[in-house]
Amino acid sequence: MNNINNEKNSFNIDEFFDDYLKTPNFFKNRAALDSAFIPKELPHRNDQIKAIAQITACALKDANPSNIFIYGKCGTGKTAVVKYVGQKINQKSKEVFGKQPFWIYINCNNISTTYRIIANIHNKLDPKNPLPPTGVPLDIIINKVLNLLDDVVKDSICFIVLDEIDRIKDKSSRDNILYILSRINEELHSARVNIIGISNVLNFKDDLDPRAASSLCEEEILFPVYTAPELKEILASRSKVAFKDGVISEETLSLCAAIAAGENGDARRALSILRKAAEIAERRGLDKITQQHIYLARDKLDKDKVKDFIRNLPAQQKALVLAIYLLVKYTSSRPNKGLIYSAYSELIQIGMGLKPLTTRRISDLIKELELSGIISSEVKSFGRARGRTRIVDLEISEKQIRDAFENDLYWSNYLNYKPSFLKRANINIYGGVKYKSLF
DNA sequence: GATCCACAGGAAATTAAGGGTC
DNA sequence: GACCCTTAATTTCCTGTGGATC
Repeated sequence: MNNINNEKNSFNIDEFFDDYLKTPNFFKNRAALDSAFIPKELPHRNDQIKAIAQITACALKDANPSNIFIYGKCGTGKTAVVKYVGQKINQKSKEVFGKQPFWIYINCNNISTTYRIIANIHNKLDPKNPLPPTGVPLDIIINKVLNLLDDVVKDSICFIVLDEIDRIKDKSSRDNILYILSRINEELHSARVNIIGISNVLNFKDDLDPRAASSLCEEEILFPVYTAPELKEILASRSKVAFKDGVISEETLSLCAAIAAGENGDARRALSILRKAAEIAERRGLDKITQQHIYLARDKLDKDKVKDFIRNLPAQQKALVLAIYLLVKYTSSRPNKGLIYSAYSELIQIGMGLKPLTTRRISDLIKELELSGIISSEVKSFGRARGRTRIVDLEISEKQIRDAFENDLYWSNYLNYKPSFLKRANINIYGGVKYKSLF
């Protein structure tokens, strides 16, 4: 009997696909909602397109353009505009001269050390002979790249776009790579190199070595955040390409734009919400995207993001998140770093039998959690008796944390664990009469 | 005003792992 | 196989700091 029931309840993939094919298809071009899609029009970026075009145009006359530093918050169209102008320059150059400039696009979020950036340039110029991820002295690969540029790029220009340049690991690597690239033209015989740096951090330039800053920032272009009406126009323009007529109303687009504008004016976020809303409507077999789908999409994106983030953390960081959760749960207060470290140490030793990381490292991990939006924190001083410490607050609900740890092999058993020191007297989280350091 | 706590956080060093060269 | 190179993660060392308390 059970077998029959199981059989009835089991998922029939063939039926599912048949049913799916019967649902209305309201997409014309699904890829148009992807953040990597480069549309034919980029609304509200005329000034920036004009500025980059004016600077890079001299490449068409065999001159070397100034290096460009582009900055602005996430989702303000920086990468899209650079790629758009790149496409146009290539078209024009091919039309007139029958050849086109080289474009090497590197995302420093993934490729974030001096060696890796130079090796990546090498591999784009000579994909048949890729360099290994480590092991070759830097000066050797720089010489290889110089030879390749003169051989492959020859009498043309090579634009090297360093996207998310602020994500290069440390200050010395940032200064080093910019110094090497800015001097590269002095070593080249026929080819020329132009650098376009893109940063999400507005004051990135302030952290650079003055020599690196002056060579990178010969021209600077700011990308302001989009307003709600601007976001709406962007969404409308993409919707025309992505959807068939009548799939989405003006009001629904306005809501989606208003949500993204209210958060941080991020066009990428607005497109993600729209894409997710479209997927929800599609799975329900509907032929229209409604405002309810936009709200559902926003909530689902937020929940999934947090859950995936915590689930994919390494064991040490999971123990840290759990330590903060347990302290908040059992004290209803904002724990300080000292207590967090004590709870974390106890968990990592009891739960996994591992040696705890040092307090210095935990300070960095707390900051990383803060950057991801899981927690917020502030440094507060409590005077001579209780010193200066970082106070931490959870930015997500306790339920979201429980959900994320639910199926965790190790940590699901510790969701109700009370750190032993909380059972002792005279331990106050902060602002209490007595404070006692625990490590 | 000086003192002191409990760190914060920068910089350099260390360790382990992966890879190349001779 | 010895040696050299790189990366990433972490540790060690150090100076600086806010503000209640002395």
